[in-house]
Amino acid sequence: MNILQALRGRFDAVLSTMVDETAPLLEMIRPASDTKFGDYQANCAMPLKKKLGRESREIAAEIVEKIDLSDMCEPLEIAGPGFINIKLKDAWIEAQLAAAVTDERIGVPLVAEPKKYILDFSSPNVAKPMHVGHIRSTVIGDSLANTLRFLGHEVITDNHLGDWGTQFGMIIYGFKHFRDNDAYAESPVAELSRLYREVRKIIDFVDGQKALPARKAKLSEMSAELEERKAAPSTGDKGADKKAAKELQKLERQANEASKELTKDQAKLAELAADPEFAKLAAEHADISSAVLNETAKLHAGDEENLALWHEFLPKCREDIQRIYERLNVKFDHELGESFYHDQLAPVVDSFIEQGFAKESEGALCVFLEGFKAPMIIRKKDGAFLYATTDLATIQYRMNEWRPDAILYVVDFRQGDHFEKLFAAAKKWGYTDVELKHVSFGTVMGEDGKPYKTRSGDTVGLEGLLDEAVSRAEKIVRSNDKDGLLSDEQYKDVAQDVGIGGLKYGDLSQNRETDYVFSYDTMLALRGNTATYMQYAYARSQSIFRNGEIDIAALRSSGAKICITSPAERALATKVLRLPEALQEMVADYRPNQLTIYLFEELAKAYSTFFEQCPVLKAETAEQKQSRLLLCDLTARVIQQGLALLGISTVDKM
RNA sequence: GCGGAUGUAGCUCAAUUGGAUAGAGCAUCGGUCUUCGAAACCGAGGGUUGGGGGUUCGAAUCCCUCCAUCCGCACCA
Repeated sequence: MNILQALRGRFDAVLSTMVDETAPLLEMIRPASDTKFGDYQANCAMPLKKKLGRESREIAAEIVEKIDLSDMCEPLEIAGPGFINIKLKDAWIEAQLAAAVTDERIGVPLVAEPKKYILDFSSPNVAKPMHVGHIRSTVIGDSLANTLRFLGHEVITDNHLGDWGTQFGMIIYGFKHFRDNDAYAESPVAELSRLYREVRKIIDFVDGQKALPARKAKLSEMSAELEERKAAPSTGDKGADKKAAKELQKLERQANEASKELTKDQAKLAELAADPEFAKLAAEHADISSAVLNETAKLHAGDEENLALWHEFLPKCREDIQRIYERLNVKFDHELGESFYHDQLAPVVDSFIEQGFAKESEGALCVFLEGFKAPMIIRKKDGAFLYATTDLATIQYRMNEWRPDAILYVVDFRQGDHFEKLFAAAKKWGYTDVELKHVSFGTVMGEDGKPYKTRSGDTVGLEGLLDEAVSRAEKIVRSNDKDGLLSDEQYKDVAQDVGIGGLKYGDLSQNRETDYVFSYDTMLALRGNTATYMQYAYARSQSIFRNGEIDIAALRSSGAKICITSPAERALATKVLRLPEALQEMVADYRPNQLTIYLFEELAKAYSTFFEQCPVLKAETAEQKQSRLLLCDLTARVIQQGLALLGISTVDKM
């Protein structure tokens, strides 16, 4: 049972006799901010003061007078300006616990009105190796899918793979010019990946060199302006002078930075140029950028050779990505990539033209949207389509095929503008009765506060990240096992769960909207809000059952009851029963960290206290022992279920 | 320049979306192992929630204004 929902229902019955709109007031019933106020609190009397023109304490008294909660709660108390404090009856809590013990869903009800969700997440480019930037989308999307499903919604997950873009033009170009046949036969994906990097390297070099003169000119322009400003006489106005000085400082900083960047890039280019082999290669492929675009265009136009290569490469690339998903234990219902929508793009554009939503501007076909300065371009002047076009086609397909109530896009916050336009365009196009939501997230930063990169400045590969997390986890697990609990092989398995779990939890416990600093040490820490800590709490419970030789499944069905005999037990019991609320909170704004907050801050903390204060196997009576065993079991099950929804496994020993 | 975000303890982050005394972890200091896993627990110090003004019973949260940082801004995704 969702206790908060139940309480709100009772309050609704009373409040609806006093005001018309009760929903916002019911929102103000929540878990108590401090246990000394009870278990829950209702803050709805204060805002009614103006509306009803009476003192808020008096209003609170009226609510308390009229409400019927005698079965669930102790008599309500009014505090301060009109807070209504709610304390559950121990007997009622015990009845809820008894129900949860024998319930597979540990008391989490299914939603009354299931909705159909499409979840669009992960969406890597299949032609390049997955990198650190894909963690968040993948992990957040997966946890939301799990949770929505568990609550009873219908969820369709769709990995919108980038399998049709310029990256394939690059691979095709590389394959045609630089391939090593033996290496390709040996390990095709590794060779394709090498080709991608090789082409990328040449493009960066060629483009970088081309851009140098302009950058130098810009820099000297900046220096000139700097000199000019420095020489500028005082205006006599103190405020204006101060402002000028500040602008000068800013300009100076910018110039310094630009100069530093330029020197750095120049050094890099010089280093490459110094390699005679590479220099020769670069000279031979001086027009590589346009050549790559040309290969891409040919692919899109149905060129036989390129299409054949694409068909050859694609399954191999997908297999490679699949390996990572297997390690992460993430599955998709569909993986309809960009290529899937290829032949739907022209009709989409035609539809926009026909309905008068799109018009040409500077050669490009644009959708002008109210409230946006720049239009959304759906066809380039060279006739090619863009990702905006694909995204529109995707919405159309999903609506026709699945008729969802909502489509969630778990994508980087930097694409916020794009999605706002996309959603506005979709609405204009007629898709008004679907919730389109950009579930955005911040950047993964390095310890230097800049986007996470390797020392040499490359993006960090996801696979290496997983390896590192697992190997560190193994070290930690080994060094902490003084009693030799585990065999060598078991260490390896546990390290997988702890390492991958730590990585996922580290991400999910962060508020998704802000950037966060990536640190192995923090996410694999034994203390604090980490997967390791939660997994440990679970393992500890299993250890008790082992030591006491308890058949916990039998005990669950034996009819034994949980009895509250101490404050620590009561505190833990009320937290255990809050799982449905925590899931509700998580899903309300698609924030997995709401669940981690509950698991750690509330449940695990209460469990620790209980563990310290209440002997289980050495309890005073047989009844108490059974009761506490069941409470441990219930807590462990909530932890296990909560972690499972986050995509994290538990282990019996660690 | 325009638009969007962010700014909370020394550090990394929370804060149930306007609620009671702003919380955790790390770090620092002090206490707890012959007793179910000390990988743990208990306690202490540490804050003008970037500055200033406003809205109200009540503000980290909403409004205004400065300051700082980050991101996006017409044919990449």
